[in-house]
Amino acid sequence: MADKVTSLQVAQLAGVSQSAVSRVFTPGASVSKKTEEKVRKAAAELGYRPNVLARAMVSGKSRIIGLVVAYLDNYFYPEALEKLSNALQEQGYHVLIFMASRTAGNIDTVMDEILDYQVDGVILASVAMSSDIVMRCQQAGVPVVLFNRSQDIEGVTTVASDNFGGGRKVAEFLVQGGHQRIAYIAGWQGASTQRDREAGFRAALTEAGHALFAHQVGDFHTEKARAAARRMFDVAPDQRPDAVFVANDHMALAVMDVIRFELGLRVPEDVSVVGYDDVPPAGWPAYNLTTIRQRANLMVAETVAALFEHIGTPDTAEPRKVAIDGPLVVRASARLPKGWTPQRTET
Amino acid sequence: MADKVTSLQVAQLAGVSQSAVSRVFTPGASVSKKTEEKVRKAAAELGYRPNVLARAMVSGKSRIIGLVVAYLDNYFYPEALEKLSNALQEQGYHVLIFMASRTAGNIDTVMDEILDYQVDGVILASVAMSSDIVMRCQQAGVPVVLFNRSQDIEGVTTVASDNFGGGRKVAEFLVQGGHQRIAYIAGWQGASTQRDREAGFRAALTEAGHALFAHQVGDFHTEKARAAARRMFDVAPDQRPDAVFVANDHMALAVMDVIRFELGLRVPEDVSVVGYDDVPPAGWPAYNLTTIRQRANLMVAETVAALFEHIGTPDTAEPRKVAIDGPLVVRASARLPKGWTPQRTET
DNA sequence: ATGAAAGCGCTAACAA
DNA sequence: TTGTTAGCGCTTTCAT
Repeated sequence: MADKVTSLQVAQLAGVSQSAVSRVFTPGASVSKKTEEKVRKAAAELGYRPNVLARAMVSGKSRIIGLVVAYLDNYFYPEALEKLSNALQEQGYHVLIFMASRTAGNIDTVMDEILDYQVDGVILASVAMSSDIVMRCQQAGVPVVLFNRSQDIEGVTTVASDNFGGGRKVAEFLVQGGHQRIAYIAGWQGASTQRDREAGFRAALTEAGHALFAHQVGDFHTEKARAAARRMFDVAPDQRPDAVFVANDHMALAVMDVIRFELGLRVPEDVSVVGYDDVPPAGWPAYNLTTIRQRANLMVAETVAALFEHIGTPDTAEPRKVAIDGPLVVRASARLPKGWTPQRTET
Repeated sequence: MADKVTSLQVAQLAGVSQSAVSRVFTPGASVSKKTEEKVRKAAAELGYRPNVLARAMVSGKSRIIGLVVAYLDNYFYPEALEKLSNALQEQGYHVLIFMASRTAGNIDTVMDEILDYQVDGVILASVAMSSDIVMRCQQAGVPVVLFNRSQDIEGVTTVASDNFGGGRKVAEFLVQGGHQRIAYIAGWQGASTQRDREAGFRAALTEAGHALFAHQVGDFHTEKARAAARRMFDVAPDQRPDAVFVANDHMALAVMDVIRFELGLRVPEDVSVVGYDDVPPAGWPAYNLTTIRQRANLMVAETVAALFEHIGTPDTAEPRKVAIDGPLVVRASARLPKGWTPQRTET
């Protein structure tokens, strides 16, 4: 258990000043070839590595990004988390994780804890947040980006897929597919993703001269989605929708389970199901769920770019609202319009 | 954008010394009721919160735990991560995440980065690690616990399920179920989980007078598991196993897909499939996978307890090997022995 | 119980 | 290019 090696020890071994050591490990500093060599040699010998915390204290930059995430059982998030973390790591930043799930109400506590770590930025991934959480960051001077959430709040950068457009696409697809009784199972009403998806869906339905045949709320929650599906489909055949758009895949898979295994209906012969996200299980042959893909790679890239922009130029960087277009991935869970063919799943 | 509030500012407003402020925010310190009140009032007014980084510098305790994780597409890990993070948060610790996946070879780099943050402890979650990674931590004086990995290395605490016992259970269940041609699809050979599961499985098979009928390697990887399944099952009926134990659910689900949807065989009528982990999709009715449950809650609790033990008493705490027993969750993907009935999935 | 003072390990002026 | 110096915000003796 070797003790911590400090820059001073390296300096002494190398026969230079402590600041010389610091400079060697500071990217844009001026050191002579000779000094650098001596220092690196001594550092290697001692196994020295700069203390990030000490560096953070004096420089004011911790190179830590706080990531607040709520649900890891919606499989869109593990994927996003992995990509976010990787992208940040590549830039020399690291992710301090805060689970807001169990913490339930005290998301405020979580924010305090985040800020205590002097994080350089915060990513709020689909957390139910009152705008004051964002304000807390802002008045603490910490850049924030909302991931997979949009428009809730002014003056903050958000990155999401084009939920309104996605909703539209689903409606158009279902209408073209010849469905007559089109229904919707909603996510949690407080989520902008939910609201936008529903709004786009309804708008396109109306434009096509269709009314929404049925509507239930699943709150982005598996069990609630099951219950919603039962209320919607465990009815007389002529009251039953022939197509349903479910606000995300996490719920859509559960809805398919109820439709097929509890109620014994066929998908898509009796009812077409379309989801949103394109999580990995949606592509599994046991589901083959037609869905709107959220392009996680792009969303992550935009999020990281925006965050660094705000970190780099805290005052000039304008908040922006990024909406990334996502394709409809046509699989077998919904009846196809004439001339359409199901796609292969690529990444 | 309010500037950072320091303890000094609070002290001045409260009319006390800076150390007094520090004491108020230090759990076991001695402060008079009166002083505490004044300080808390001033702190609240200014919105003061102690700087965790500064505290870490002087105290030597960062209250950060480094968590190295490789795969988030094996859905056992998001669950574990969430629970780990929550358990740590409850103790006032936080998780700095390091994805070892993309980083491929340079897991060593990752370790350096972790240690740079002066983490109080490290949890290695199922990472392919040469023992020198553990040694790196140990010689840096940082406690380590291996999560979901066992026995690889001496002198380090590991927490895993009883993989050997789990493998046994599966073999016994399959034998009792009357299967005659029992096969195994292995995970990555470097993983102790894989080796133990296979060893237990083979041991019980041998004891029951059975030989392993077929063996393929899937490396814990979806695509490789698919290929393994094809090699194993796309053969003449009399060459085909009537049961297969797959080293984890992540692969088992893919194997079921191949068996049912590519090859058109029935599960369990033509072939029984058993997995390991009991990830959420294993319980979905589209799969109903019989599997060994890894008790994530217990594993997490043991991991956190062991870690804190090592953090608290770095020298006296003995490394231990924890193996947590996991039940066989009997669902419908494997033929039942006489008198057995499938279970409901509970958590 | 409280204040003064000494650092934790480092970066960033400032001289030289 | 280099060394000297002054902190970053805090905890922790040590007196009082």
